[in-house]
Amino acid sequence: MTRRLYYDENGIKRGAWSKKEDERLRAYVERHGHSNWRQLPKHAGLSRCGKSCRLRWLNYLRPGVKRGSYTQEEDELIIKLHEQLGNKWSLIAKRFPGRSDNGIKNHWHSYLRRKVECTHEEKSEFKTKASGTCKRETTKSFEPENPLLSFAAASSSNIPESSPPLWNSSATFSFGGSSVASAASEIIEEFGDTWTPPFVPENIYDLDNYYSLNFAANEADLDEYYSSFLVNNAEFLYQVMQEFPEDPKKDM
DNA sequence: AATTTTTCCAACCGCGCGCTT
DNA sequence: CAAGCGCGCGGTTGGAAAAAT
Repeated sequence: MTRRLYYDENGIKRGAWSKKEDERLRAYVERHGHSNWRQLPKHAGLSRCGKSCRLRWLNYLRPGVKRGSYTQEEDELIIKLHEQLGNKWSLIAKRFPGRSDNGIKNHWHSYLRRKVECTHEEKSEFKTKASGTCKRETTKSFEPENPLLSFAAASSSNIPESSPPLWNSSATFSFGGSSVASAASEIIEEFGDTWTPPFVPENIYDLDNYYSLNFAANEADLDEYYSSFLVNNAEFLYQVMQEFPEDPKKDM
């Protein structure tokens, strides 16, 4: 699995590295270190650019570098760290001695990303939208027992166009100790106002329930999930909270 | 067995940051 | 302060190998 070898317009060698080049780079770095990547190829007698040498060293030649076959523990940790850090591959890689950021990034794009998407879909019994990436049943009937869910089912297809988006509304609701309107407007400002069909936890007043539905791994994840829930469901929440100003389970 | 499609990963590219001049 | 340089990072591509048809 290598790239075709060629020379660019400056006579710099591109493409797959030969064994001889590898040996030359390894010998030079082990002997002299790599304080200046730009000058290194010249001194090492390589027709490569510094960047290419650096990449080859970090991802392939560096002592102790691990490639291929990720364990399940590694997969799980990568997924968890990606949820917390996003695409900060260099930060994520720091938690895996021997793994390069490039390798982890590749593994994510080729395997883990889809795995995560499929897992979320499988576990979200309310999700009705089909995904092209998962070969599984994607449409499920949904018959809510909770009155809130009946409302959810009805309102998800019946939100009037004139209904003001929550983030434009002057109304505020206390929800989990914070103002939904202000939280939502902050979120919208950061992420945009893309409206997606409601994904409704069994009881919107019960964060623990929402938490478990979204498979948060630890307490630190809660805020992130809570925020994304608000983004995805802000308009729906606006209607629910008008209909049910108090938590219906409060006096139960 | 031949052909097509998918997977995987090495390598490239462009951008931004920090340091030096 | 601005310009230039070197490096690191994240996104993307190329193509061999493996799997599917």
